[in-house]
Amino acid sequence: MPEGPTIVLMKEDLQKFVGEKVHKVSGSEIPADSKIKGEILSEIKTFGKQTFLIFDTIIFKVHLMMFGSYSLYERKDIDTLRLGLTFNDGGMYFYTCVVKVDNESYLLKIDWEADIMSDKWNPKKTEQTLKAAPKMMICDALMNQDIFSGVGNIIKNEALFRVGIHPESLIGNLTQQKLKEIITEARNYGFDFKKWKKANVLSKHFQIYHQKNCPICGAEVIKKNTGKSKRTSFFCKKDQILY
DNA sequence: CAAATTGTTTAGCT
DNA sequence: CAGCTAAACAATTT
Repeated sequence: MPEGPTIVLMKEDLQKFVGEKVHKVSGSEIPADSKIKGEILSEIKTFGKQTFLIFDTIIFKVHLMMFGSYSLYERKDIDTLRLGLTFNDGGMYFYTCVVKVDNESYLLKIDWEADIMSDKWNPKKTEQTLKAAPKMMICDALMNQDIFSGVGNIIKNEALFRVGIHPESLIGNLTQQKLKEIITEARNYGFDFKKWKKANVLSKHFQIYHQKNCPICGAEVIKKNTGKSKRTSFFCKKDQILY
């Protein structure tokens, strides 16, 4: 059940199998003609909410969507195993997710600078991208995986609360300063999310997402479907300004 | 326990 | 063709 930071944590978990040889494959998404057995997992990459498991002859792209999960070492008792890779000392198992086979050229097309969790994250470029879409609502921009790859509904809501901006604000109405703040806070919150998720205290730190009252003024938090994607936004009418 | 949901793609309309 | 909406998928939590 992931946003970008959860995927980064998952990658850190899976990392211990990099360099190891696959002994057994299972799951519904293994191509019949795959020669993956005996190959070495050479690298794991993530982009936003996607994870790439890179082998010599095949690259798996895993997306957990809303309800996907994974386990290490042991196969869980879930009947929607999509991909299971067993190594010498345990394995990795992905359930209820979307698994696709991709080739190298797909990886080459990815704009890694759009990933909020990546070292390659490019805030300057993101600012330019936003400025080019003045009629877009900021809530839609944040949920756009080509612009803020890895941001999900929690990060969107919490980051907007931190900068005091109403989710339905139009990008064209925001000052450059405000745009910069949003871009900075999307990544900042991503790393806080990761830290809190790892410590299992994420929901304790929600300030606005699924909250009843605004932590600043105490007013009732508004819950509304916003933007083209109609995803739920939580916000305070008083402390988040509509630009 | 019904309802909501940390996500995305696609079919099908206007 | 552009742009939008509804549907589809699925599992766990509130």
